[in-house]
Amino acid sequence: MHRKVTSHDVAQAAGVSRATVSYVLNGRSGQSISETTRKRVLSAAAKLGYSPSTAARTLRRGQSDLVLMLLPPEPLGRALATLLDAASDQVERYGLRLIAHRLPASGGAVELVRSLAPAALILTTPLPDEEFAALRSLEVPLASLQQKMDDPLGPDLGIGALQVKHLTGAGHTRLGVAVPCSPGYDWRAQVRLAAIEHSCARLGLHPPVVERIGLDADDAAAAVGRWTQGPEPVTAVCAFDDDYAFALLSGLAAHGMSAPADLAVIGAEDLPLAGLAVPPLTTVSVHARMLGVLFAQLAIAPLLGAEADSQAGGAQSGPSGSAAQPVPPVTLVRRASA
Amino acid sequence: MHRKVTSHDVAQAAGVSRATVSYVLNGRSGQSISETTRKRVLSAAAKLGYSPSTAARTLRRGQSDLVLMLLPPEPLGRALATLLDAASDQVERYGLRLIAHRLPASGGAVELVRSLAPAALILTTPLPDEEFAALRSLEVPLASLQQKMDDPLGPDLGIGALQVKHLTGAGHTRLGVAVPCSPGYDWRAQVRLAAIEHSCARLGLHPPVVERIGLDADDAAAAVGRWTQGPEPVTAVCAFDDDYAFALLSGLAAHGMSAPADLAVIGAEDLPLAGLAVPPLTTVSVHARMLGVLFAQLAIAPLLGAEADSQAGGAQSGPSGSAAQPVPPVTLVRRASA
DNA sequence: CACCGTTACTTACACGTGTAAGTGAAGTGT
DNA sequence: ACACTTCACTTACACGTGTAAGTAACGGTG
Repeated sequence: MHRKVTSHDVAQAAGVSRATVSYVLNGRSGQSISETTRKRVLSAAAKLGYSPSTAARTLRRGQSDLVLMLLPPEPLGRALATLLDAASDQVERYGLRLIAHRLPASGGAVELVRSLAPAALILTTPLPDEEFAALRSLEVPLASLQQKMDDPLGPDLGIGALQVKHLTGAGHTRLGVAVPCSPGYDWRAQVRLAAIEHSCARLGLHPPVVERIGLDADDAAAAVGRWTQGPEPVTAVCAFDDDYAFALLSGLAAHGMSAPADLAVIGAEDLPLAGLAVPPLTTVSVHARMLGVLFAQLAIAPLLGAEADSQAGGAQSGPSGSAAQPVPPVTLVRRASA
Repeated sequence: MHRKVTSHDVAQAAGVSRATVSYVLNGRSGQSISETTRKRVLSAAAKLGYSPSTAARTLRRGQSDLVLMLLPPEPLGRALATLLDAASDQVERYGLRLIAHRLPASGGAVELVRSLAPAALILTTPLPDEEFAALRSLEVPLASLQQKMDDPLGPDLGIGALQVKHLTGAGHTRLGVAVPCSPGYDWRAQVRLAAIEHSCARLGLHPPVVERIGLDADDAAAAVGRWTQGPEPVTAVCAFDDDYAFALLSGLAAHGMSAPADLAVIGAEDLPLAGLAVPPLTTVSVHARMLGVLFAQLAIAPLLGAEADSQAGGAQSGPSGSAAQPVPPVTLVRRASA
């Protein structure tokens, strides 16, 4: 079997020089190539099954045609999986390829990016400030979720804010938060919790009562017990996730209680199952598909119109600077549980 | 800012030749390098923040240090997400990097692999036979889920088989199957369905009654109606997924029925929520983490011991040939719904 | 002193590609 | 008939790396 098919082989088969092959296959304008040889080269390439070496091309051009998506060091939830899917679609629409890499906890992100030389970068997880700065200095187009507390666009922050807004709007003043006890989700729990505490503080509420639980009814029931007993009981809970909201509903049932009468429960992610819960789960939906497209767009925009505002470079999460926010990345789904 | 730091820069900074730098950094045995220059090179590299260009290295060595994981053209479910996570861990343990790429429906897999030149390949989705053959001919170490009907190791096939086995073991003879109606999951539904039909045929049962449903109670209720009415009603259903099993439970409730009395329901994937359903969901658990490790191991094994059996090359799903199967990739989780 | 082996490097080439610069040959204008 | 442009290519270099082959110095034998 032919070990490798190079452009040299194609050139030889077509009876032309290697440069001609390159010109034909890259459709370089400004070069004149007769129609007959063009056809000849094209058919030779097809017959040999030639595909150019990414390595060599990257080496030559200093930049690959890959868009690198950096994932948090945890199993992907539905939201991120959908985001990946959508971003993949969008990126391919422009002839680029999206590859995903789970960021190791050790954090060699900069090294990876420098050595892979991707055309653009999509960052779906916050990074330590210094590492983020190092990434930006590589001057790779970047769309990131590096979330600041005053940035209303980070989905994780938006979720927390929306949860609190809905619950307080319904009259609740003592809030609880259920976050996973399993490590791996800790940074995300941290962000979510920070957003919720921020919102509570802004509204002059008491800080939320945090419970760390596993995904089972016993844990949830115990947490429910701690929330609802005591002199000033919690009356509503923000769950980390629809999964955890489900667990809380089970926990309530174990006490003979139910939502929202005894304890309002609001989830996050709007799983397909959310509507099937009893009671149907009020939750915050993440427009993961839209976010994926948006991120991809932001990341590759500088590649398309290099004349536009290449100095703007990396875009922070969302069309920063544009006053009118067209579509929010998260929305409330009002059902029955809160 | 330094646009690129090459080994040439490091060499210059350390006052040695570029080759020496390469020898030092790659720890090439058989070359003698004095301790003093070694230190000097190392510190120079660290000071300049040098990291070698993957492109150049790949070009030179003819093979990159990336392990490519090809994903099906659909949003990742929990099982695949976990598998990705586990495989990523395992691969990094050997100094390699795992990157994932969603396979486009158009199917340029071969081209991608040839141009990326990955060190190994993990295929989590079946491919058309011709494309699979083309992939194998590239002689890249490969761990695949290319499932044949007589291969008991493919998780999707194993799930179907186990579902049928459990239900028939409980005395059911008329089986139903619930698969997604949304496209995107169609190939997987196809595989799952094939496994179930195969099992039924082997046991001499009537072919299963297939219903395509969406993830809502109405669809599920309608399907439940069609299954349970008629002269020879279905008494047990294999769901595509725990999600769909949940939907079926809701559909049953809409009829005032419940599992397993009126209709036994068995799921797949063993979501964390499965135990929280009413009744708790009997399901088939996929050991995604273990599969991820196994796949990674299979894929990179030929890279480690090149002397062992490099001719064996691509491994089919599972340690093919080894008689004793140590751990099955799927197991039954017996709860209450079936 | 000639010979050889070891140490500590350096020089030189190859990997496959993109593209600027060069080269004949043919055509066009004056 | 000569310059000058256009066409249709080809030659040559650069990208950054790994590594085989070469080399100079040095120390120890015979």
